[in-house]
Amino acid sequence: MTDDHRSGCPINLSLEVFGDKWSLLIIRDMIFGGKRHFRELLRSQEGISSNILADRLKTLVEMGMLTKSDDPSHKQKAIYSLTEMAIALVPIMAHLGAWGRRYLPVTEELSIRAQLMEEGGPELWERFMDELRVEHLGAAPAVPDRPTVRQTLQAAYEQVMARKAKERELA
Amino acid sequence: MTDDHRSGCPINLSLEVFGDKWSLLIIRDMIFGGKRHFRELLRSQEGISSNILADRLKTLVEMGMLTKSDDPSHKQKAIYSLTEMAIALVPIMAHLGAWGRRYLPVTEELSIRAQLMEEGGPELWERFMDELRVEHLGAAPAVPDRPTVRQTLQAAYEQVMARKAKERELA
DNA sequence: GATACTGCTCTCGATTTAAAAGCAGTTGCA
DNA sequence: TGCAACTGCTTTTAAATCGAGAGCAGTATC
Repeated sequence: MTDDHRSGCPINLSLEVFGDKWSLLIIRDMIFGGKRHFRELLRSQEGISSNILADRLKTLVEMGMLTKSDDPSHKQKAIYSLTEMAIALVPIMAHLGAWGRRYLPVTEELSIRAQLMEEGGPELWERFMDELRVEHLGAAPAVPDRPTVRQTLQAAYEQVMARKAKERELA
Repeated sequence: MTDDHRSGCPINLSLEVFGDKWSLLIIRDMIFGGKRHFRELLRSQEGISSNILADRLKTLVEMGMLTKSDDPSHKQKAIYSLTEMAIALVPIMAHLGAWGRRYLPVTEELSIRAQLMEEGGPELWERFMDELRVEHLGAAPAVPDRPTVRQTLQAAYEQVMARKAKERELA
């Protein structure tokens, strides 16, 4: 853990934490994909390689973005959890997704989640963050009488995929 | 300009544009520091080296984040301008600053701007973006009867610096 | 006892980073 | 009319980092 930073500017320091091509994608997969294990994270859309994943997980733990613990069901399994610091990135993820959707060549199926996050606004983000606190920090669940935000996003994704498969079939 | 992306996910595509340690800092200096010229941008807090700056500027222009034009006052000067795509990052900058301020070892003088942006909220961000559109895109100025957002932020920064200098003097 | 799965680590070539010096002009001032 | 300072870079060289692929010791499953 080095303490020499390039500057004390908050944007610079943020970039020193996740200013690379992979760290935020790992966080993304944990938040939106519910992934907790090394082998799960290895199967990312973008094909991260194992040494890079191992290195980033180690760094993210050192930075306080993740914690690592043993899986009681399997002596060799490690479980990675988001800290509050990482959960607090949800609004930034939402903004980033909205920005990317507007200016970059996104695909429909991979941006439907971003669209729903954008439409849901800060209220939805807060609900999502609360669910993540339950899942990763052991917080007490609030009102469990409706599908979780992640389930809703995932269902929308699958719906787009199903529709696209059907369209391909008809063509 | 390559068209092969790792995936069509909006967050991934965003990272492909500014997922490195320097690009966002250049945008930051243009937005908050009002810098437009190569030599100005070279004098960043973090000490970017000239070859990296040249490379990033080139890439950012290719990506559509910046435009480059001649300075009529000096045949060798180039002026870099933000596009709407880059101006749209202002809310993300504000969130990033707020997040960094909360979780990372920022210095007071370099985070006062982030604090004011956070306190000002979306309304202030919009005003700032409008000012940037006037400055960089030649939009028509709106109501010019008060100091600009950048001036306000800069004044706050200088006030902190002055106070700190005085404290050092007394110590 | 065979098979698959666990979180990694190792090796090695390719790419990226960075500091420093240099460069062909342009401009302002004496 | 000279000269110093300034312009946006480029070049060079060494070091650090990245990344694909293979491999590994220890589970768990059947």
